[in-house]
Amino acid sequence: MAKNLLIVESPAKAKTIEGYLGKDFTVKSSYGHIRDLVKSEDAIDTANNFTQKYEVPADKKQVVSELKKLAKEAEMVWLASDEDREGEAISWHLFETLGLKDATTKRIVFHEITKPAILKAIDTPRKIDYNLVNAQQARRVLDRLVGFELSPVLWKKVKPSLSAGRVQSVAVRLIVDREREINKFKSEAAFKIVAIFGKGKEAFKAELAERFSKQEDAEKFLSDCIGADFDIRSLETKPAKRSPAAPFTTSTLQQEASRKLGYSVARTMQVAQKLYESGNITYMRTDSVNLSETALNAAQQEIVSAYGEKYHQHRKYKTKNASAQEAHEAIRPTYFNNHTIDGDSSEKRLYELIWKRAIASQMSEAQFEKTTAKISISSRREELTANGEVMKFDGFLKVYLESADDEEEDTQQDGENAMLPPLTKGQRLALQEMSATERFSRPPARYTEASLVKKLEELGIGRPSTYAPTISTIQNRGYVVKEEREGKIRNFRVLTLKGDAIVKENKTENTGAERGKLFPTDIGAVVNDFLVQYFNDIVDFHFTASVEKQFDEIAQGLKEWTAMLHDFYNPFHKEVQSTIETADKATGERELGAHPENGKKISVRIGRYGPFVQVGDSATEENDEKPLYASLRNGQSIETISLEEALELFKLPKVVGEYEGKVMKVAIGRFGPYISHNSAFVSLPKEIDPLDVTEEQAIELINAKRKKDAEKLIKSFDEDPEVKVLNGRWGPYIEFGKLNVKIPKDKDPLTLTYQECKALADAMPKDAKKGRFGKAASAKPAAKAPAKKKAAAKKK
DNA sequence: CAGTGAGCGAGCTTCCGCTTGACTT
Repeated sequence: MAKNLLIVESPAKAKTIEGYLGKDFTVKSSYGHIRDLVKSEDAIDTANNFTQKYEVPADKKQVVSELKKLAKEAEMVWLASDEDREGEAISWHLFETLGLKDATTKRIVFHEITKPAILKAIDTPRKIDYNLVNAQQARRVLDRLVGFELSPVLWKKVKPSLSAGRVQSVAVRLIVDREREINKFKSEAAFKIVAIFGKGKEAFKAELAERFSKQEDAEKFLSDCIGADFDIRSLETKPAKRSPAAPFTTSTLQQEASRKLGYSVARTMQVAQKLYESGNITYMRTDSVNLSETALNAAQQEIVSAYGEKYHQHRKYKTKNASAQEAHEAIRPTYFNNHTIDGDSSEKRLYELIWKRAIASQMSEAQFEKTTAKISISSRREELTANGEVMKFDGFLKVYLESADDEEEDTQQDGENAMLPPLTKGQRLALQEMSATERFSRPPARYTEASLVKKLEELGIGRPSTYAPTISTIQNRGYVVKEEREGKIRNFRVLTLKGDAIVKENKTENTGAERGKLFPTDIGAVVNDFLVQYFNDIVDFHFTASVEKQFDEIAQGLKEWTAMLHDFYNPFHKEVQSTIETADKATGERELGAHPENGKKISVRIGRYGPFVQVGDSATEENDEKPLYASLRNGQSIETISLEEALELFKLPKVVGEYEGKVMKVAIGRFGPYISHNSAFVSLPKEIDPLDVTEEQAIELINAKRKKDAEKLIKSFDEDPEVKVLNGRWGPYIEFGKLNVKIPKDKDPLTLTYQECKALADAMPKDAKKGRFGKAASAKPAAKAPAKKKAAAKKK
């Protein structure tokens, strides 16, 4: 029996540490927090100094009972959770829940998982820091109060099941605000002048700093340049250097993996978790850019042996982030001499990124020589500028170049870093070609998942462990969608001077196309506006920073945590109550104008089933004429839809003809345009406009769909036509009414009987919840089903 | 999933931060 029990948060960490400590120590993991506030309303007694009710959640019961048993047998228990607010609270919860004794409990901390760091920690134990614990309790209680008082206000005033919180509501606000900036943005056009001098390999580009907003000015400039002399007026060469970026934190890893590998933040974290569990990288949820001494030495050794002494440069990075808690190291390879690892291709690629970034962070800077040539024009006062760059020493660029968000692509294109041929002052240049191209100013960029994380981190909102889940939450609630949207064709003008002639051309480009960007939905915008109107303090971008400051004061023992909560809660709770009493229901209603034919009012708002258009006033006692309704399509929004677009929606659904004695209708559903016929549905291909579908086309599509379905069919049954055995993308499955049932490997789909199918369908768990963080025992499954049946019965 | 847009009104939903497995139409 080991004399010592040491408890850390992560099982992978426990395994490593056990190896360092030998037989006297058993090292176990708590798997994060082991207790949480109870789910019910009475979790916090606000009238009684915010007394909390905690419970061990079902999925933690086993961990807790095992730890309890081991703690009882051990002579000394070492609480080694992370050294930050949450970690201190975990230690305290362990102390309370496991029934530990002061005399036989020690609290230790370390920032890196290396043998010397652990041994040093064991030599310098301390007690649980209750100030830090109180700061965590204040954080936990505040988040619960905000979330569980604000969300019900939304259920009453907007729609059931919505949510609000200190972190998610600000994330949504950022996206809503950005979308409105983009909608408001007025693009300005101006002509940009680019000249090409010299021939072949000696050719280079020069630009005019000024731009012309009028075409005639640009044209005048070009015509002035006909036959003009171009001389190098000045030539300046300056050394320049570039330094490597710090090694990865969670947020920078998410950003680079998104830009360079195209991973979503959730994917990045899944892959990183695997790399961590296989022992290839250090912990992946961190806000620290710090590397341990051991790591610095290992990196040095690797750089020197692979690239030479010249490439190594010892560097210490400091976090710029005030909210960072730095309980861990930066994300780095565990062994720098492993340039690649075993694993699937996504693991290999992410590992390579991490390895390069960490290695580069300890390498010397890259050195350049930047040349700027100013070129005079004999017929004009302006001058052209040519920039060239020559790399003198590659330094860290040998392994890694950080990428940038593509916000200002206009300024960095056109050979900004190209090489210049050898030039001398006073040299006369031969103009090859000069062009004036119409360019447009660009609206601010929409957020990607990763750039939203970056922004949240800058604002100090959220933590490394919550960035990915927060992004999922705001999408799951329907506040935000990640989408691809088509751009618009835009015309632009190009004037080209070649020889003595100016050629004018009209060209087109596609602009505004987006891939994988975050768009607010109407419900997201309405919820946001409601919160901004009634709870501006909470969704203020600085709210978290201001409460964090107070948590810090609590942690330093300068402030009493319940006093802080009183100061926050009393006014907040009053706001909640008065909002419930006085606020109107929020629907985002907007009047678009009058119907051009009958003058009826046309308005848009969100309803139970999403955004829709209404023509005519709602029915009242005097007015019994019913209004007409139509749902908005994907990508349309009540904020931006025009009167014309709204009227278009009433052209569908439309009867396009008859087939086999039943009508065929074209309509638009959640997944796009479709034809319905005899309770069967066929999606319309993209290239067919739903308004122009002919009877013949519709019949053709229906028959094509039937043929395809027949090919998928393996067998059907006389007992019940609703039950079929089909061939799907992932192999054969049974379609049992609306339920899809996977066929076990030991059964042959060809010989399945109806009874076997029924048995398989019955064996499916009805309450199976999807999702990574789904809780199994969250609701009584029986409660939901009858409620839905009732609603359905109601309709008839 | 699929054209609706009232309301008899039960009982439900919801936060942020720590951690992993089991699961995938």
